[in-house]
Amino acid sequence: MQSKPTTIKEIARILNISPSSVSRGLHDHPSIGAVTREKIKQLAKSLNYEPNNAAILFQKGKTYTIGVILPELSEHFFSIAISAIEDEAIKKNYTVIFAQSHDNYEQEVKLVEKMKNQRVDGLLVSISKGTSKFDHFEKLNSFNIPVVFFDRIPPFKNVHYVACSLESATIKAVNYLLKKGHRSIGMINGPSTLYASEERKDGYMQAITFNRLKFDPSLVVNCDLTEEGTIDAANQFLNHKRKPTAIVAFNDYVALFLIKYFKKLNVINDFDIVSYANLPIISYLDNSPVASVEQYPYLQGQKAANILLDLIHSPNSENQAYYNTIVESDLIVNEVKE
Amino acid sequence: MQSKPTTIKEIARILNISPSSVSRGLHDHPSIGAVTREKIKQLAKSLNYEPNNAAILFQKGKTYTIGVILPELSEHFFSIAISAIEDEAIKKNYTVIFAQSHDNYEQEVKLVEKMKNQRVDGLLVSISKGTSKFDHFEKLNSFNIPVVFFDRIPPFKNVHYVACSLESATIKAVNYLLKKGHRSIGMINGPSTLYASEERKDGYMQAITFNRLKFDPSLVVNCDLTEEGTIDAANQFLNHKRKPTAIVAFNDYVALFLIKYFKKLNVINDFDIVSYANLPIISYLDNSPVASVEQYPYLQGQKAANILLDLIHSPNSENQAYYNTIVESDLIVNEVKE
DNA sequence: AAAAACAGCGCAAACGTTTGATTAATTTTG
DNA sequence: CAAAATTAATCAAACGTTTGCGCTGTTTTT
Repeated sequence: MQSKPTTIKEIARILNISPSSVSRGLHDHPSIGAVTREKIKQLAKSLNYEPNNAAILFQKGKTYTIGVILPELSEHFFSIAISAIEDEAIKKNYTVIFAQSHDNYEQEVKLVEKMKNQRVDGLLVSISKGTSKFDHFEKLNSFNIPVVFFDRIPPFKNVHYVACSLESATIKAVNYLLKKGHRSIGMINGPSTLYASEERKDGYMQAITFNRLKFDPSLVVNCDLTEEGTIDAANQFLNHKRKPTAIVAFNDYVALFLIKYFKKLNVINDFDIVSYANLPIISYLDNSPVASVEQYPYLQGQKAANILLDLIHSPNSENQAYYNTIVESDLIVNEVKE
Repeated sequence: MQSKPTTIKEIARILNISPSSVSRGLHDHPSIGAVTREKIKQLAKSLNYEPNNAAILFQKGKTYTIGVILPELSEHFFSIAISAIEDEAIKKNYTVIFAQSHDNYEQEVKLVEKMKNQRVDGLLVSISKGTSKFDHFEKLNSFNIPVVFFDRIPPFKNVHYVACSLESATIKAVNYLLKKGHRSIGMINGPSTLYASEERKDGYMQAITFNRLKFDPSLVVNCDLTEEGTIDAANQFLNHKRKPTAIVAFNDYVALFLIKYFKKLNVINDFDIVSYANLPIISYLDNSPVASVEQYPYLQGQKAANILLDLIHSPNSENQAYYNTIVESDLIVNEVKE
């Protein structure tokens, strides 16, 4: 049933003209007369001609495709971000291909390789937790494939990136708690290897010292972000000599474990919790965090995509400055608990 | 800085052999001698040769790419499903490109067209809410691009699909409630135009009649799935002459609205709620549904992807049977509420 | 010693499209 | 009316890779 798809060549053969004329006719090139042009278009339509993208891409050396590499698509943050990326890409007639590193460095390296072989026109990357070397991205330069990092970015400035300032967000969060009267504030931070942990800690310290309070390092505990780890951290706070009355949780998952544990111990009302937004419905919880740091995944994805498309379209000047875009994150205060 | 990428031709030129030999050498073709082969491979490595995928794809007429069209990537169900799809695809060395229809029929038509022009090797589709015509998929036949529908499938059998049996799931759900002693069970169903609504209703009716109870149509109300719609539906139940003691909610979002409303009215404890799983953390709610219909998005994605890859690899026999795969959904009973 | 087999490689076409250069025919210009 | 300009189309190369076939020279078989 399915015969070979119609090609330009075939149209040319039937019309007894050259393939180049057909191509030009279909593209409204001025050097093709109106009558021929119409004949071409009509026949193309009636033969159900569809341009062979593979051929065009090959010919042009452009794929009109951007690659996205991220850790886990099933994480809400990333699913929103990539949703935004696709929305932007399609506006400019680009296609999105993606792959998940599953927070595995080796996999990430492979995927970068694969994306390069696919000759994507550009790459968006949110790096995996395990990534501390970045030379796998350097090859892309020689292939002239621009890279924009988003959210999970490398710890240096000479790359393009879009990210949230977790530091300033954390300052806002801690300030909010201080303003509410809390004087001992705990923080459940992530693994110390994570840049995001550093930012949170820095923000915490800044807010504390700015308010002329003394920074107590024992109130910032690292955590592996599992439920057990969270419980460990919680216990440290419960047994702390200056038991905190508020806790900044690394993210909503941690907050969730924390709330669950505190409810079990029936001490949930002794704490105000602030978290970083990952889960859309956490505010529906009965004892939801009093405030949440919104990281605007859609906006981040959008900006990253647009920067990448810019880079793709701009003639690659070597002396190009790097886009270092910070999306201000906001502290969203939940309605007063009844 | 970035020179043109190395090509086979160049390697051939440098080594003073033909491009075909280089190609064969790189592919370990037996007709190339060991010494030449090694020379080729060494030079290729030292010149950082990377095969130009665009050229290969074009040459082979295969893209090793599968397309995914779905309504909303930001919906948890779909993000899990596509995550599974990517996991399966990459195992077989396929790449995934995707696009969102945003539940818009026209957009879906465009995307199918685009995917076809991209010459994807196969297509996975979860149709948009607004889709009632399906001829936009027929063109794909003539391009020999197999399609597998998943989750949101067309209402006929002569296509490949993977879906959950919402009907049997609903039977399980209602049976569970009946077993718990409920005798008046309400159902907040979706718009009557949705196939999914039909299935739920059918399941409801079957369970009721199988248990020799009388089916009361007024206990199944249609709803536009918004918060207002949910409240309207809830009110109908609250004012019902046989006020239900349990409610089957169309999905977790509806359940969420319902719980919120019932809590506000302080009648939450008068109801057992059962829902269909969309939101991963709904079980963390204080008054979470007593049970949830799990639709296994990962499994669905996985199966759909594998079927598609099968179809891609199988020589397309015209008389091929259609894959109509049903993923049994299970009723997940939450732990007893404290 | 002639015939057959084989190893190792090159030739050239092919995939479908685009595009700069060229040609031929027509029209405009001085 | 010859020269210049315009119009409409063609030619051919190019993009990078793969692959069937053919060629040469060596080795094995009869």
